[in-house]
Amino acid sequence: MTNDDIVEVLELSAKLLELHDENEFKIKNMNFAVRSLDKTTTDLVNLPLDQLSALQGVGKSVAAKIIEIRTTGKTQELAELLEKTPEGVVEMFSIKGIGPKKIRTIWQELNITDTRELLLACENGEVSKLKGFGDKIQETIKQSILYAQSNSDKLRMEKGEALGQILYDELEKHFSQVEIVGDIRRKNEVVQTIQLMVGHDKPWEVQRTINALEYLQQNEKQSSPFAWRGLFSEKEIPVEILICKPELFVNQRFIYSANQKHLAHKIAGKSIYQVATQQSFDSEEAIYEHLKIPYIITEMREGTFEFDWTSKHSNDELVTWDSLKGILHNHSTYSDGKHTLKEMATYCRDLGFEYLGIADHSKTASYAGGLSEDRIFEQHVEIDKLNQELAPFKVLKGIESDILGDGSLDYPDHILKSFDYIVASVHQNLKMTEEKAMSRLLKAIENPYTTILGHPTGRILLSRAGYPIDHQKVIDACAANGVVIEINASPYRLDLDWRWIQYALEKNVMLSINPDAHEKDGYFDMHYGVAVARKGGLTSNMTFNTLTLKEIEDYLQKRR
DNA sequence: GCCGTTTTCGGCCCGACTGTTTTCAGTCG
Repeated sequence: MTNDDIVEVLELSAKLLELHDENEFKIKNMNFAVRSLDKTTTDLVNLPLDQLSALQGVGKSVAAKIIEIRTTGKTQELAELLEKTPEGVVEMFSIKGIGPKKIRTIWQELNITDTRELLLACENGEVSKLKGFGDKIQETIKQSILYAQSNSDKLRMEKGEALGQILYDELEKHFSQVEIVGDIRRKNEVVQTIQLMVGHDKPWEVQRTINALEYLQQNEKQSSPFAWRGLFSEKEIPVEILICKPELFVNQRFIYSANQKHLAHKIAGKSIYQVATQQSFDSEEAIYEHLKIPYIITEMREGTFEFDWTSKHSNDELVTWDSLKGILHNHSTYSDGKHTLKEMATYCRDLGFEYLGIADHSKTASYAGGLSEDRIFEQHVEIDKLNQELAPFKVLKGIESDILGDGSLDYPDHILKSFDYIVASVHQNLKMTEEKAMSRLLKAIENPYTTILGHPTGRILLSRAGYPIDHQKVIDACAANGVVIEINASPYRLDLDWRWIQYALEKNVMLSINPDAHEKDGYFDMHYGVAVARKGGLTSNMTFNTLTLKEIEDYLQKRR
């Protein structure tokens, strides 16, 4: 049980209360409590009742609910709410563009209780006739359901890795040759199928072991003696466990780790696949040696730019966690972060980095506690003090400035001037045509105060496609204006997409692997950023935050 | 339901935008 688990229960309760038209101030307060608890660093799991009710927005009732959640995992109230709400209606909370009130209307007026029926009603035009609805909302609902349907059996990489690891740990107890392969091993930002490879002489023994796992559900039709296929029961995520003879393990692991296009690539008239199936190898290195081409790291085996890349670069040039010298784009309690500036800074220093770039939200992002001009001044005073205390470690003064509707940044020039660096990001009005999005981005990129373009498309993997942009033109503009592009390392974003890294490098645009950390542990998201950066062939020398403190200060000084 | 008093009740509340209305409710980040 964690704080997040507790907050999740309360959040769902608040939504359901609103769906059932309970007292609006009770709901508002629940939501206020949820926001406040979501941000707190106090350990809710062990706090006694009296201290719980002293927390912001928490009184007797919410405190009692927290205790209830700690002991039973839920609350009586939530159980009752769920009892009187069809499962499919609860699912509708994940549809973008409608909230509890509109869901209530759909449920009560049209008697619709799941997203499948809702999609049909959109197609029949029934939804647009409801009061408060119209053609546009109907279309938004339809698109959101279709988007969710097309992604319902996929996982973001961090979830995929976690599930893959569960299976790996289990299989490893019984068999000596086990490896995660497929999307997960190639560090794809989205995992379609969780794939593992087991080398063993008796495939039926492997199958028996797998079938004993209660959280897996076999699809017998799709399975064969050498391939167990099925689902992770609860999430309906496809799982494939391949079984081969021990002597073929290296070859098979290689084949199932690479994209088909990589295997289809021909060298001296023979495809890589042909070579990998014709003779047995004792290592993946040996396969590439046999092909007489440089070794290609697993992540890159997509069949796109990797053959070209290895002819020009060596794998040691690729960015690694250890080559990173600082962490840019981070939030503190000044805006919506969980930890104080000092906590963020000392933790960054303790991890061995030379600098921390703080970049709290700007004033337009009021929902996230965006900084007024006075608060900026206060923060700068604190940073100056910290920098005396923590030297030679340094906190860089930054801001994540909203790119406003017209493409301008969120403060007047004399304020923008007071920062060491500026991350410019779009946060509101994400529904735009490509034309509108481009004019906003290009204007922000041309702003002389912009140092880094933050999460260029605003996508949230598997949940929101992001506004449409012309990547080439954005990268060209960054090249022309000396703007660095962020690879937002949050596994929810991974934006800039790794597929555009090579084009950025071609144009001499540096990329920054930024965690967008809202708490100390958020720094570790840079592992995901490094993974996709390597996949895209990003070299250390083109990674902005591999610059030493001295180098980055010189760079920022020159740009002023 | 919580808070904070002008202390046991009355007022809570981010602000922009969108799509619906024809002045504003609902949603979002």
